[in-house]
Amino acid sequence: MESIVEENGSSEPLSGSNSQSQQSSESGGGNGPTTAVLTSSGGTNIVQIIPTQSTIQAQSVIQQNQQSVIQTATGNLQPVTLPKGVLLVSSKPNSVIHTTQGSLQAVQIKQESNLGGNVMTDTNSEDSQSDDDTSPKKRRDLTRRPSYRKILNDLGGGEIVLSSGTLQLANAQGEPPALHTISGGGVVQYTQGQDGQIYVPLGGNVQLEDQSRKREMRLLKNREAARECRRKKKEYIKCLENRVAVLENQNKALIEELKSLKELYCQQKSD
DNA sequence: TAAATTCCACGTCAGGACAG
DNA sequence: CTGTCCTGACGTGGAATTTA
Repeated sequence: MESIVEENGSSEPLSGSNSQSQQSSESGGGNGPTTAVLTSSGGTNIVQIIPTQSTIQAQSVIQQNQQSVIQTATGNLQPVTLPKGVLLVSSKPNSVIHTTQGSLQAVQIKQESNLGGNVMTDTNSEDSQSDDDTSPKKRRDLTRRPSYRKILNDLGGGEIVLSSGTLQLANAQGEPPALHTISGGGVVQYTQGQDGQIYVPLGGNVQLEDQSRKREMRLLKNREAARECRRKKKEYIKCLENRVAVLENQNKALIEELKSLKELYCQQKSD
């Protein structure tokens, strides 16, 4: 299991609405204390700390399986106060805060139980996915059936018009086809009464309406789910990019530290 | 400036994961 | 087993950018 804490001073708030913890992070409105977001899924926790009280330029990475580091971009580290009940990350107790000036400070890592369980894609699964290009999932492209949109377009679909003996989907110029108008296809048999009314066989009609409603609901939910999924994915990518930046900074700082230690050593040796 | 290209967000489908 | 959720893949349209 891997945990990441990310702090950034960027004014860009976390977009989106699915995660309650994220909403709590936004509720500071720029004047509250530093707030944090913990998201977890599978083996991964990703935390974004949004400094809303002062402009802390800090980025952090806390990883369970190794010594964790909090490193500021500017080199000076302000204590980060985490509001009660908001954070925290698992569980490596003896993590350190590392600044680019080389000072180290112990940091206590706690775990809050009621924060997990929302969002963030498991990095392991994503990694394995990218490694898994050869899987049979790659893919049903050629057998994939055409979308309803395409089918309807092929049918000339859009709005309902009457033609002899059928209700047919016709093309509405410039408008998206009404996919849900009639479920399951573009043609419905009907009869015309003496009063001029259109009668569709009752059983079929009810069934069609029910199917149509269910399909509409399913599509609506899936639409929202897809939107949410994209939002999370973007957020996750942003997290990874931040992490790269943090690790690069760390690397740079450690190289500098090594360099100065070497110099010190050579100096003492020559004395 | 119009055409071509790239980028981005969206809706939909399919299939896996998971809970009940 | 069934229903629901999540997410990769695909196709599409519109905005932004580049090119001739």
